[in-house]
Amino acid sequence: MTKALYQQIADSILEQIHTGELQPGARLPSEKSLSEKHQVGRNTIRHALSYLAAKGYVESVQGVGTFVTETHFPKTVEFLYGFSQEMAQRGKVVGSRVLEAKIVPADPLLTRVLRVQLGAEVVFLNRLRLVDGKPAAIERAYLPHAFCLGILEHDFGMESLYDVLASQYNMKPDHAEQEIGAEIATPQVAEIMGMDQPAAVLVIHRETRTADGRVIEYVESEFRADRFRFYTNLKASASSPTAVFQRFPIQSS
Amino acid sequence: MTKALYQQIADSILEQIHTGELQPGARLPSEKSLSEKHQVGRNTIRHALSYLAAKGYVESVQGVGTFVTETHFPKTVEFLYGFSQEMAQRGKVVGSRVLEAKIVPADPLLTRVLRVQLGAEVVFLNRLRLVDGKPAAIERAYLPHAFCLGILEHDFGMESLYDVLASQYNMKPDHAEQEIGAEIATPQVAEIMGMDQPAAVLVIHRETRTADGRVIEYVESEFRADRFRFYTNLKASASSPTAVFQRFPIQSS
DNA sequence: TGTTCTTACTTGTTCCTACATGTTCTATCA
DNA sequence: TGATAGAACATGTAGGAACAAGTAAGAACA
Repeated sequence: MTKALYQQIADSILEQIHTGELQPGARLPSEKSLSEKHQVGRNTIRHALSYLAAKGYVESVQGVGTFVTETHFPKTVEFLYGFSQEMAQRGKVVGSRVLEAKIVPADPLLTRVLRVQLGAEVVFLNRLRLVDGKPAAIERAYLPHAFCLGILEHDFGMESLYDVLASQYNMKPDHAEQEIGAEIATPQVAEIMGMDQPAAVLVIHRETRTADGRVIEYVESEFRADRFRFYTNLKASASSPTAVFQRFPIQSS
Repeated sequence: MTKALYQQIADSILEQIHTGELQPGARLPSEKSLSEKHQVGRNTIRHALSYLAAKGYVESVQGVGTFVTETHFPKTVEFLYGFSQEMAQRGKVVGSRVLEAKIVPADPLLTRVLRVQLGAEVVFLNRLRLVDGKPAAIERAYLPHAFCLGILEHDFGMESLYDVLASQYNMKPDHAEQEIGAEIATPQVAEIMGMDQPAAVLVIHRETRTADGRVIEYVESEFRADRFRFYTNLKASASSPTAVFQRFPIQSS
């Protein structure tokens, strides 16, 4: 089962972009010459280029040519597995180093978020996320222990938490609510991630749910803001007030 | 200058989705029957459907058909008018104070983003966004002057830029791409917003487009991170690699 | 009645053609 | 030498054809 031609061509162009053979801002050969080079129809080239354009790697200007984008403007809906997949797509190796893994009692915040009793056992998994071996984010995950007894016997430096939840505990993460903020990195965070202070971090809070709506995980994380951004598409408001992507003021701390 | 056929067909399908005539999960007519109905080639139908699929409104299953997405189950989509609407929904008064408004020549960044020539006239509108009279964000908007001659005669401390664009220039903002990052506030930003340093700000870059895809505005803004966060919903990845909400590394600055 | 096979239908891929629209370059003219 | 017009080139739109791959429904068989 061989890949479609347009996909093969898109992949090879993407390879050139990733190896630096095609620099940001560089102009790709014309559709006609790509068509001749690859011995395919112009349609197939256009299909490949449309694919790459949709992903934000290139953009075409009528009458001028097609160019590698200066900055990557990918499209936006985040997926729960998005971080690992995105990195893999870019040929980057994602890893984790477990900083701490233990059972802690639920404090009032965890009680509220995880819907457990005050003092109930909660799994605490503190990981440093690495991209190509370099610190990218710190992630602290809290899970109701009652749902996943024995989970800390797994090594989450080697295994994906979500994969284990799904395969060993029949708790497949389905959707989540996420909050994006920004903070000055604490000295501990700055040190772990090798950032000079003062440094800004993107702060993420996330409640992960199974398909039936049960909260199975609460996550707090800090991403290096000097290396990561979030991208999203916006649309003009329909009459529907069900905006799902919202901003609202929090209490000043 | 009339719209491309495929765009007209996409628009009419979108209209059906918005009016509820096509409900989430509903199956669209086959490509063949759409082709006959609209008296166009199948290619044109496919182009329209690809456009809608890329935007997430529909998805096609080979051999089965094309379906309206269970949309927006979570709409991880922000609305362009979201900030004002959200604040109003919470009974807060949103206002603007114009810090600066002038015509500037397009530099290489604006040239690229706004698709204008180097040195071309660009409207520069620098505003402080207020919530209940308190500074919330600083927003610098850039618009190709050729599209909106005379726009600076409006007082954007009193009027909405988007309303003016729509009503006076027939340029209705339709969708946008947005990037969310975090930075340490510059001394100027911190002072204007009354923040003690060092302070983190959420940094937004946005390209606003009309329905036909023309970029009409490029915006850079800083939001007080101590008062604002962004909320979004996430879902588990489908097999589709067209992830819409992605994070990726930028060059370290 | 349940299972399997066949057929009709549907989307996906690839190629070709023609024309439209936009940009850049070159030649000519003032 | 600078301005203008035309030619060449490049992407965008639209139509058509043929075949591949996948699904669902109906028919045939056990």
